[in-house]
Amino acid sequence: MPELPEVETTCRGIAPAVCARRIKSVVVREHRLRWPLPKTFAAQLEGQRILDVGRRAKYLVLTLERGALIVHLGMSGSLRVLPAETPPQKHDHVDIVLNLGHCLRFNDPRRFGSMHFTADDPLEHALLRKLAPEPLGEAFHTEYLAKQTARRKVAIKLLLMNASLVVGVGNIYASEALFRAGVRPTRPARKVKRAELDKLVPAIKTVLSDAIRAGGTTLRDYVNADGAPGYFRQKLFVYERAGEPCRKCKTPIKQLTQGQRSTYYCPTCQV
DNA sequence: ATGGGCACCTGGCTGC
DNA sequence: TGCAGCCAGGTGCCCA
Repeated sequence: MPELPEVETTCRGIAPAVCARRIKSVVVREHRLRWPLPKTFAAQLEGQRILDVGRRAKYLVLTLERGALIVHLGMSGSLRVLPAETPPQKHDHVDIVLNLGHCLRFNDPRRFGSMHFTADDPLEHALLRKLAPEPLGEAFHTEYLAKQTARRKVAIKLLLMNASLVVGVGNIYASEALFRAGVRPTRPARKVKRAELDKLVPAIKTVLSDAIRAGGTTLRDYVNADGAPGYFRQKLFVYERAGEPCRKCKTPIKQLTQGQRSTYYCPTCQV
């Protein structure tokens, strides 16, 4: 999926077209998402005004007059703003039809994404309640990460991708942040020294911020609210660059598997 | 509590 | 041309 920068880009992209608009109707063409949409889904949204759009971790949260709509884009999902009469394409599973002729359309080939209506505070929803601090927030600092890594044997890359410790860092940006910090992804978390964590925390923050500025990373499916791809891919140092020369030292980038996911690193720059 | 592995899905690519 | 096998921005859940 979309990792944090792609979700943030989507959030900013849909906000102008969606905020203060009223939901005229909801069209569900495919209810079998990661969690099946209940029969009541459309009726719970219809007629409500959208007050605000925000992001928590990789979840988009649309605040409504009564309750909220929570959206996760999974691995291959996207949300686009389109003229309401645009004919649906393959995998266009849900339309949120708005007044003034716009439609917020959810497309997700792999259907790992999900949508949820909640009548209560969305941050208290079961999926959001236990999430760790935002990596771009003030609560994510060296002291915090040091506390989380202490006594943990898991590889540092897997720890960074654990949403109960820090949210929003997925497979691309975990590899990229570790490269920028000069830390091998396979190092047991507890062996990563304080001085290295001092580099890693800002590395995570800057790689995510830079990616947001570039509109995210498009590898395959991801498009923003206007249907355009993200341009951060050309700024990646290691991700999907196995065998290619390191952009700093020319050593061929290596690839390995951790937790059934591909990891990329430079064997010279990362110790 | 921690760690490891699987599951959910479709589509694109590779190699026989 | 066809088909099997493998891989892909995530993450909840089950088991040791």
